[in-house]
Amino acid sequence: MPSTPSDLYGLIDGNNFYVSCERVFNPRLENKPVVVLSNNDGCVVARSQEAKDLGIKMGVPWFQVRHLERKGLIAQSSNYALYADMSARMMSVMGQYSPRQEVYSIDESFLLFEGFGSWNLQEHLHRLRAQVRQWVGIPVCGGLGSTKTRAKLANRLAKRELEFGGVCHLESMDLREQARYLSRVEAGDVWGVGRRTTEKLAALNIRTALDLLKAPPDFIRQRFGVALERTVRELNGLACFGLEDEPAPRQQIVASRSFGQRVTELSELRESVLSYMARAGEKLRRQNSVCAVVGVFLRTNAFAPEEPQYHPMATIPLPSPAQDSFTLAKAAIRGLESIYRKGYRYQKAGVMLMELSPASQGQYGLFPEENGDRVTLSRLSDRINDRMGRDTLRLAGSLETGGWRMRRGAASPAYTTSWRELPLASS
DNA sequence: TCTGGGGTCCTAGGACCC
DNA sequence: TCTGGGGTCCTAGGACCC
Repeated sequence: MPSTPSDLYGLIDGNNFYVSCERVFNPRLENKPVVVLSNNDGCVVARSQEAKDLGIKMGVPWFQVRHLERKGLIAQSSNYALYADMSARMMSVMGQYSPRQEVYSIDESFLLFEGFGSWNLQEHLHRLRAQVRQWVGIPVCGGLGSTKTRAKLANRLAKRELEFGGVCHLESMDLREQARYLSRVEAGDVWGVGRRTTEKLAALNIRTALDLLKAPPDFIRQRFGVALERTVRELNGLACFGLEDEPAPRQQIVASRSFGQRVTELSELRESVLSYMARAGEKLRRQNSVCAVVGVFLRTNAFAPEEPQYHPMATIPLPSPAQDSFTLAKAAIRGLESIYRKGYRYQKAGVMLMELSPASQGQYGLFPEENGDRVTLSRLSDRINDRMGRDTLRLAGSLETGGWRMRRGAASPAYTTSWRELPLASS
């Protein structure tokens, strides 16, 4: 539900989150240009301020900036087990600062401040900031605004303009002051305005957040659609997006990876598909859904246009919605075998679980007791893997023999989630 | 040589129906 | 030959988010 006018949204997020997580356990990374790389050490997905200052852009392929190692650039492979755990700690501290929290992504939360009246929210967020820093070790910034879009904007200002000291309250400024700051933010930096829209807006001479705020909503709707119209209204203080405290279950679950090296053999593709399906099945059971359609896809390397290209997808409807890894894996393998062609160098494979519905509404098949055993076994396996570590139990066919596993050249240990990898303190 | 992964929503167009 | 109008559903593609 949209909030009443006096309600305020806060948006708090971690600065250079993945890099900050690495720095908590490896202080030698402080004050140095550091980047965190995507799977297979493919692209830059996080940058320290020093790395940004070197001109490294978000998302660039690592091989294009790798030469900067000579200038002191340090690269870490991504360590999602660590980031997810640090995120949970950070979110739980943030959640203590408002009764209403929406965890929006791995590194940011919206907080809704309803009925806080004359409470000094700016001070409030400064305290939050200090506490997250002290308890979790992650630097964060906060923005306050009358809508989510304005809170996002305020957060961006808090990051960029040093005079805010890490917290920016947009509604505490008079209109003239707001306009001054909004005219310094590019339209493309507004939440909901992507690359394509930025180009189209520029052609209409709408270049800054202030220009966009002043654009007539009807005109924007007609030229760009309802999504951008909402953004414009939100910029003007009309809340179009409410707080979503209760995350809706996913409508679709995807598990896919690029391979560490190109794959040509069906046997290796089978291993990879089984291992991705194990991941997808865990997610499905965690949200207690069942799946009616399984998808499998393959992809050759689109960056090598001289090679023959092939990117097929198979969708396999299940006889009745299922939740257990055995049924899902069988369908996926059948799909894989139907689309596999010899003679291609595959770069990536993936599975999709589609047409999900709550397990409680699931329809039972012809052999419910057999089905029930499989579900029980899958859930048991989830619990064991949860306790003993991922892949302690897995489907036999997913044992790896090939080189499809991803590369992670410089990964940090799972400091907080594995007893074997706890950091040691020496005096 | 080397280029991530996982989501959502909106829209346009076609098939189909009455 | 001439050939309405409106609704639904599905799909593919585009755009956006992190």
